[in-house]
Amino acid sequence: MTVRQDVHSSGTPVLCQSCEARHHGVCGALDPDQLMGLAKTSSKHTVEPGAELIGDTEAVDSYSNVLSGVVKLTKSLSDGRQQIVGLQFAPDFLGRPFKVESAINAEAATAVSLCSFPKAAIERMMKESPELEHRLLKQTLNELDEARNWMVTLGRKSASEKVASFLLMIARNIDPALDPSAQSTSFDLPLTRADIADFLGLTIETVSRQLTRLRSDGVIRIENNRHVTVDNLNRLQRRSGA
Amino acid sequence: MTVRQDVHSSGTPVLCQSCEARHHGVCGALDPDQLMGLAKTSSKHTVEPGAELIGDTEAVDSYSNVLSGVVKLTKSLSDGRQQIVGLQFAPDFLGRPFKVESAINAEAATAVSLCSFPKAAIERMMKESPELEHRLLKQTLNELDEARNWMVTLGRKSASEKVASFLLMIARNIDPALDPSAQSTSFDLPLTRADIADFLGLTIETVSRQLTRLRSDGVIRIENNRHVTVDNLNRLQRRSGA
DNA sequence: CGGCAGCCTTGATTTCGGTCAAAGCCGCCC
DNA sequence: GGGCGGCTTTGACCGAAATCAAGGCTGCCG
Repeated sequence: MTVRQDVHSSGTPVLCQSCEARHHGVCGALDPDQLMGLAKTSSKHTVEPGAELIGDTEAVDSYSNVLSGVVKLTKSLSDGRQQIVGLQFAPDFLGRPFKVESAINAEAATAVSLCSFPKAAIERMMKESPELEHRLLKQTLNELDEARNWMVTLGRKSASEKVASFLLMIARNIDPALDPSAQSTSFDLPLTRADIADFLGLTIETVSRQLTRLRSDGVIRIENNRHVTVDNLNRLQRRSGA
Repeated sequence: MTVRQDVHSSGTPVLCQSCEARHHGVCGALDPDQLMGLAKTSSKHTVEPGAELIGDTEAVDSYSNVLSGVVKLTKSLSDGRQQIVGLQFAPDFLGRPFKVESAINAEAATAVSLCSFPKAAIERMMKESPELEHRLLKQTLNELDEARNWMVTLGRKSASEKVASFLLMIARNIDPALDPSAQSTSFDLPLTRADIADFLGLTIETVSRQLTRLRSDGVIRIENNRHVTVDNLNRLQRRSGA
C-alpha cells in the first residue's frame, strides 16, 4: 500500500540540532550551517491524544517532523460528516508548503512527539536548498500515492475488505521495520472505532461487527480493545481485496 | 474543490519550442537554452479516446503536458473492480518522477493532445533547475489536495451528492476560465456513464438514475447524453453536500 | 433501409451497511 | 465499593444502492 521506505531513503538519520534526537525528514536535507540557524527557533514537544495540530480556525505558522505517534488528517462536510484523509506516522513531515488552501485538520490520534520549525525559516531555506525541496517533493508524491490507493479502498471495497485493508496498513506503518515477508505481527491500534469508521467511510457499528467477525474467524485476536495480534498475515491479506 | 489557478500562476504561458504551442507546465520553468535542448527530443501528438498512456504493462519513458482533452488515472483490484483516482486536464503534467511504484494506469478519456518529453531529459534538467522541481512540487501538492477532497466524496457522500459534486468538478475544470461567481454554465461530459461510476464508486445504473433525477428536478439539462447545461449552479451546489 | 453494437435508461428485487436501541465493559473518581 | 461516562458490542429493522433483467436510442455499416 505504501512505499514509505523510499521517502527518506537518501541518507541516514541525522542528529537534529534542535530537538537533539536522531531523525529523518527536514533536518537530513540541511547542511550544518542551516541546521544551526534553524536550531535557534525550533523545538521538540509532545502533545496528548486529541490535540489539534492544524485547524481551519487558527493559522499555522510552523512545520513539524513527526517523531513518534500518529497524526490523523481530517476533512469535514458542513453538516458534520467527517472523513480521515490521511495518517502521518514518524518520520513524516507535517505542514502545508506554499499555503495550499485546503481546509484540512490535523489532530493527534495518539500521544505524539514533534520537532517543529517556524514556517518562515523553512521557507527561506527551501529557496536556498534544492535538496530540501526535493525531499518534500518525494514525500508529497508518496502521500499522493497513498491517497490514491486509499481512494480504491473507499470507492470499491466492501466493509470487510476495508477493515482488513486498514489493519494491514496499520501493521505496515506502526512498525516500519516490519519485514515485508513476516508471517505474523502484533500492534496497538492508534485509532478508536469511531476514527476507523471515519477513515473507512463506514459507521462505528459496521467496523465493530467486521472486527468481531475477523476475531471469530480466527484471523485476529484483540486484547483491551486496542492490542491486535495477527498470526497469519496472509489470511488477512486475502480478505483485503488485494 | 480545486485551486487549479494557483498551480501555474507563476509566469505566463510560454511558447514551447518543441510543440510550437503556447502552454504552461514544464516549459515555463526552463530557460531558453534548456528549451532548445529539449526541443530536439520532444514532440506534440494527439491520441484517440481509449488510448492507454501509462500502463503497468509497459514501462513509460516520457513525461507529458496535457494540452487539451481529459486523461483519466485509474487503479484496479485483481478481480477487475476499477476506481478512477484522478482526472488530468490541460495544462496538467503527466508522468511519475522518481519512479514512485504505484501501478497506476492513465488512459485518454477524450481525444487528447500532448506535448511529450523523454524521461531522461526531464530528469537531467530537474537536477539543474530548481524551478522545474518547484513547479512539480506545486502541481503534486495540488493533486494531493484534490485527491483528499475526493476521498471525502467517496467516503461520506450519498449517491446523489456524489453525482452533483462530479458535475460541479467537471464544470470548474473543463472551462478553466469559468468565473467562480458564474450562475450558469454548459459543457460536454468527458466521461461515459461507466467512467463516472468508476470515478464515484457507484454503478452505472445508479449514476444514470441520479442524472435522471437531476434532470426531472430541473437542475440540469442533457442533450445527446453528453452536453450538460446547468442554469443555476447554486442549486447544483446545494445538492453536492458542500 | 435494416440490423447490429454500444451506451444509456428503467423497472423489479435483493442485499449490504446504516440507523435505532439496548446493554456490556472498563477505568476512574468520589 | 459504587456509580458514572466513554467506548464498544450486539440485535432488530430499514433503506439506499447493487444486482438482475429488459428495453430504448443512436450511429454505423452493409
